[in-house]
Amino acid sequence: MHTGEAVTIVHGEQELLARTMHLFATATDVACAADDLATWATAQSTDEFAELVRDRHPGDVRLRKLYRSALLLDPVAAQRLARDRDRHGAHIRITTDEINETIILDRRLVILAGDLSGGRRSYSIITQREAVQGVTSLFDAAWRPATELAVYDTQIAEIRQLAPQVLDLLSQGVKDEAAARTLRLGVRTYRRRVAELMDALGAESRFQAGARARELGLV
Amino acid sequence: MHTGEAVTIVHGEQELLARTMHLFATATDVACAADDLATWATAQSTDEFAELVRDRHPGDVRLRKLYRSALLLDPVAAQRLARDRDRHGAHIRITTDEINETIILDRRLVILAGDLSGGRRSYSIITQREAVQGVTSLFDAAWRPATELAVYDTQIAEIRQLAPQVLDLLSQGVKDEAAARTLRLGVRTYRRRVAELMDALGAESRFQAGARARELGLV
DNA sequence: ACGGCGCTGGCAACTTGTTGCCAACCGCCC
DNA sequence: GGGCGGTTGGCAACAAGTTGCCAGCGCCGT
Repeated sequence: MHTGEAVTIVHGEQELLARTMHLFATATDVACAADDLATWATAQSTDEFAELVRDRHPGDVRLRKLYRSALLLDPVAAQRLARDRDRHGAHIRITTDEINETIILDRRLVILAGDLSGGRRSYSIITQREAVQGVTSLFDAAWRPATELAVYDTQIAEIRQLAPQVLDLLSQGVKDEAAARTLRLGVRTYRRRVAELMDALGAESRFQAGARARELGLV
Repeated sequence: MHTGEAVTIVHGEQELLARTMHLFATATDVACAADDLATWATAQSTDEFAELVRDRHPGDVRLRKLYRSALLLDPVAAQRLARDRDRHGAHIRITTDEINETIILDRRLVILAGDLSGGRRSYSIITQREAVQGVTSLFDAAWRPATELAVYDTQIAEIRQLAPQVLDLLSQGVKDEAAARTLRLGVRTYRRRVAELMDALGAESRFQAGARARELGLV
């Protein structure tokens, strides 16, 4: 057994960025997870940082970003992700679970977001090998079953506004007749909606549609 | 910014147990996650440990255990979980995702399983506040959407052996006619299976059944 | 106003799914 | 063998879902 100086705490994105920017500059394997774009990802657009990233060719670095599906409901955020993917060749996946903000560099260093204190979020920087491994394993477990952004995007964007309530009614097991009445639609039109929904989900039966919808976190 | 001696590594369950047993004895909030019962949970049945746990009254301690659904497919393991729940008043939930072996004590100390080296698994013990917080947040995120064992159990146990292939066929969007042929069943019988399945899932429509099945990780 | 375009919803024909009924069948125990 | 409980699967009646067709309506732009 041994003990090492392995965890460093920084407060606020500014400090985090200042301390780790040089690491991002050389890292060849970056993995990160977040519920939203509110924090370090925003700071990422700092001029210096942007410059730094711009200098790197896609292919130099393996970028994996894992976001929560709810994020996609915001068109601006969604566009931002797509841009990230196109400009930096980032692999972006979407999960339906909540996830703590996490960054892993080259499987050798972990940054975990802590809580807010005095308006600034604290971050733990971990370099201890076994701990990094543990966190990496947690990340991989979340990454593997997550859906590719491109897939998720095309499937969802249309659907969510196409059939917001239809999904609810279906998942409540309401019969078409009653569902149509609820939505003040003709049965024909309601069923048209269901058909469009199934089409968008690539489902051939309602059972399949249900499974897919749940899979995508729509219900 | 400050740096602390925050991570301790131990090798093998024996050492882990020796080092942390006293902590389990006094902890009032224990959270753990695992894919299987193969490791520390087995060691848990050590005589000393059993003795130690037996002395504590349920209610003294909040025990949360998160396991992977695949575990339930093994009847022995399933029974073990149920016993754990009944004897120690543990809250047990099931998730469909893989999850790294993790133990959190009183939200103040984290044990993360590392990899195997020389036949012994290594464990990182973390006490650093922010890091523990980060891991706790990850755990909570996994815990929240997970299903209560009791619920999961009654729903699943029967189903899995009731309708293993039926689920597959349904989720492939195969029509009853074809599905029945595939299983060399009469259409009537196949539909009987589907009905039983839906009943077990508490679903009133196939859409609902699909969503539930996906929710429970059955498809 | 007029025509085009898109969405709506009634109708109808058809498919698929849901259920009760019952005869046939199988394994088992007496 | 004969009775018994459980499963099977054909039949049928009915409910639910799927689709094409088409008339009606509102919203443009000309």
